[in-house]
Amino acid sequence: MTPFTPQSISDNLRRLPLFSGIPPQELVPLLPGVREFKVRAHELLFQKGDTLRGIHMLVSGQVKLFMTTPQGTEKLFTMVKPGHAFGEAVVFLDRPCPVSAEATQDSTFLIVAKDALLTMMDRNPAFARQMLASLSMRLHELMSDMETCTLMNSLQRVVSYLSHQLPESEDPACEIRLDTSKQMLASRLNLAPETFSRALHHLAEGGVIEVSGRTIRVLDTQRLKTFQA
Amino acid sequence: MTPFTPQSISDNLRRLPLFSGIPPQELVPLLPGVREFKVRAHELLFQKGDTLRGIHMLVSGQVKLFMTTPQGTEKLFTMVKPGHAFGEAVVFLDRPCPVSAEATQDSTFLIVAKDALLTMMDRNPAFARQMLASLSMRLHELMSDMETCTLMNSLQRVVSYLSHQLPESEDPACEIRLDTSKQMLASRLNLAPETFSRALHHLAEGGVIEVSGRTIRVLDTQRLKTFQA
DNA sequence: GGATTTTCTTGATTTCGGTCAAGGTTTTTA
DNA sequence: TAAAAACCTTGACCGAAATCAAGAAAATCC
Repeated sequence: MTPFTPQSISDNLRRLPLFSGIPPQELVPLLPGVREFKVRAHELLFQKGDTLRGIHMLVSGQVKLFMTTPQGTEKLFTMVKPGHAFGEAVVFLDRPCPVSAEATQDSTFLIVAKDALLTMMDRNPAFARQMLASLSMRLHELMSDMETCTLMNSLQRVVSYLSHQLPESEDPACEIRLDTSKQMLASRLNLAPETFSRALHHLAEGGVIEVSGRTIRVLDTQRLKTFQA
Repeated sequence: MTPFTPQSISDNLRRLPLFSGIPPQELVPLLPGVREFKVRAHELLFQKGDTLRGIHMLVSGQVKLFMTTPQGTEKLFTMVKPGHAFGEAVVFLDRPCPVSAEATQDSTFLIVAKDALLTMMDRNPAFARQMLASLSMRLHELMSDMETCTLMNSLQRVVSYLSHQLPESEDPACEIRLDTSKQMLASRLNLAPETFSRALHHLAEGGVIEVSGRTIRVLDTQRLKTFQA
């Protein structure tokens, strides 16, 4: 994990949704508290139990947040996409981190130091609101995941996941490109890889989707959403 | 659900953890945006899908947050205790509420209007931090629940729940008073009531606890935490 | 305080999804 | 581009927990 020259930092910061609403000159006092890092795929950013220096913002690449079970297997929580923050909740609570983070692709990310962040919030109420909104969003996503994992059976979970990946368009057919391996997706949906595979097979047999590698062609979005047994 | 005269509101507000760090005079501008309500047990405060006017703060009583499954059964998310807020995330996102709320006892709660809250945050950075911390806390609890529900089997879930209910003291033995019916607890732990009952029975047979109604006597906290099979 | 309803327990049975095993495919690496 | 590794699929089997059923205990209501 290698820190970087501060040159590009300002640019990267400005492009992140969390900071995009803030006038550039107001970001200046934040800069001394920001570090840029580059990591290779499979590098660990931090581990469950670590204390984080600040919030992390993914600029490019992909990072997975996961827990390790007592039996040594991994349970995936989230795939972080570029532009998104992670580790916010930890920073505001001064608690050890509940998850581990590992790059799944070569990635660039920023760490915004806790102090810098707090001063920024004090000076800039709009930014504080933005932080709140971001955390709230996270909370909603988690609720939704909780709902999926506890209220639905395996097939419904897969259908639910696919439905959420559909683009906004009204098109009855479209293509979804899975952004991770199927075993990771399975873990995220709290399924054994075998079960995930069988669910996709089942949907394909039902004529709702076509699977080829990581590309899933949805033939009828309406039927997908209401698919039973 | 009956709104109340503004007399007691100020007192109640001051007693809540979220506002306790704020000097009383700074709470004054907030007051016009606060309403007090009283509800009877079994009354519904709001439903999944509703838009909330502001954050809710429970002053006294007990409120459950739950979802209704497609099959018509209820899945309990949280039991809100006096002093705690709910509905924060919804307010900061302007989204329909993902859960329903129902009083399980006669209760008093406050609604702090969104606008009042935002102005308060703008004027008072310390309060903004407090909100952030509160939301972060919620996020951590949810993560922890997620962990319990997805990584543990039925017995471990019950053990985990009981362990979290233990008082801080070093006493090897102590008593836990369940704050809801066992079927609700089962729902919260994502178990069938029968399975929950059997888990308690199992622990009792193992000599770790004694159950009598809603009172659970833990005989050896250390053994409880490490209880297997 | 007895009747009625709700909640809890216990046993028998079923089922969904996990595990194990083996073969096929794709990707990585040298 | 061949070899190795990782990933995915499919079938057979198993097991944890849900469901079904029925009775016991507790709470609620006239």
